[in-house]
Amino acid sequence: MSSVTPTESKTPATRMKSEDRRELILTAATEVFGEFGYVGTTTEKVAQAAGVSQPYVVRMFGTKEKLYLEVIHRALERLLEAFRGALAEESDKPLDHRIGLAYVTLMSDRGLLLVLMHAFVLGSDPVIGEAARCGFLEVYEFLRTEAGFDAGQSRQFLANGMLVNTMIGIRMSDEYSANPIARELLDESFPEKLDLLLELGDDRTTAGHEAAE
Amino acid sequence: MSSVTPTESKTPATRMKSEDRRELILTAATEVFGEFGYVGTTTEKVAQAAGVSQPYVVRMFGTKEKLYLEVIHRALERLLEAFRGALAEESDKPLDHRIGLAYVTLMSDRGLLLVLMHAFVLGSDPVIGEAARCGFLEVYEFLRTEAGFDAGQSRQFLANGMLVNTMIGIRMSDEYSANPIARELLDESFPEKLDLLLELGDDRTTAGHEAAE
DNA sequence: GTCTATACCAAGATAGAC
DNA sequence: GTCTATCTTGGTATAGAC
Repeated sequence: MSSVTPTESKTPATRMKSEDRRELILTAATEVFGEFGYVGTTTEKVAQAAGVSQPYVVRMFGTKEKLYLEVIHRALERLLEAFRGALAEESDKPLDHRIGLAYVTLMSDRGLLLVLMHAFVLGSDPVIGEAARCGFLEVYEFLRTEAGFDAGQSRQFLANGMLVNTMIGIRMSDEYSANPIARELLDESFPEKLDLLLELGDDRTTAGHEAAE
Repeated sequence: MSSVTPTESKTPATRMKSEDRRELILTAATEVFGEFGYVGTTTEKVAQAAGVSQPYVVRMFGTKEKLYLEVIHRALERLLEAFRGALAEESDKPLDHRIGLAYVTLMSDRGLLLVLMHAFVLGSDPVIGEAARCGFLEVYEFLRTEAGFDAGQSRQFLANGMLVNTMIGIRMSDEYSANPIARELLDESFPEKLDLLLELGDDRTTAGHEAAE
């Protein structure tokens, strides 16, 4: 099964509080948007992943775009939350190492890192691009101000993050076992937590994409 | 006008050799795909940018997907070509610096870097993802083998590249003049050739994206 | 080699029932 | 709160004329 697993049949979803349902859909949407990108995601896919009907998704968030914005906002919130956690943490490890680890650990929150990455390449979109720039700068500011990194360190940190995102997005881990070159690159790119990446890949397939004939 | 500038009116394009027209369309497609991504690009947009009719684009390349694959392939070719140029170049600068500069210089080839970046996040697509992984690994192999970098240097180089791609994709340069934080990040991210990025941004707009009402 | 016309399908959004 | 049915748009691809 893909990371985007429809919650089974069409039987009406059991009635639940709007807030809970909302959270459920946002989680599902994060995964789906992370896999297919903004344009490549249909509200139908999100609905299936969340186990509700397509119109309900639209109804609840207004438009696909608004849904995406909420997803991005939420992802960013969690990202910074994780960073602040690493900052507060008692440890003898250097700070950049701790925050880096926190970042990589976010891989287990399916789609979270990827959904941001997708937003980052949509800079020319008037509304999504704007949100992406703001979000990115927010992270940069965190590194400079709260974490106390200098400009060079911050840049370096972000560069590593973008590489990590790319390795996840491109699903390089699929090549890990068969391709020694890929393995070397992966080993080099994930100081720790490579296991996390490899596990994640296990139940991913190409489901949801049109099958190549 | 956007980077994707329609070549004026609908008057039948002057008859030209298939090969030349092909190249023309590939150039246009690189720009458009770079801006909107694979799914976000319509064959119609490509056609307009190239100054031909939409069915002609499809006719010439078979499907949108095949066109995209050709675009990626071509972009990768040019990338490696540029790297090999830097490799051969006589200079007292260190090699990594030269190749890095060659990379950043590719920004002026509109869409080239971005079209690759878009492919990198589409890893779960059976055919595009496959091409993306291959391409990425090809670059890595170049660094390790031809350029003679070790694994760490190569990783570092790629990380920097992904940050550069992200800065371009997110159109961070739009913030350069107004936002000091963005300026600092940009100054830090582009050792040289920042001017190139800033120039590029000048004639970009959000044209082509649905206007926010 | 290039276009016009069009078939066909997918997807977002709306209306209204339960 | 959640669904079914449906309208509408827009996008790929095909047919066939010039």
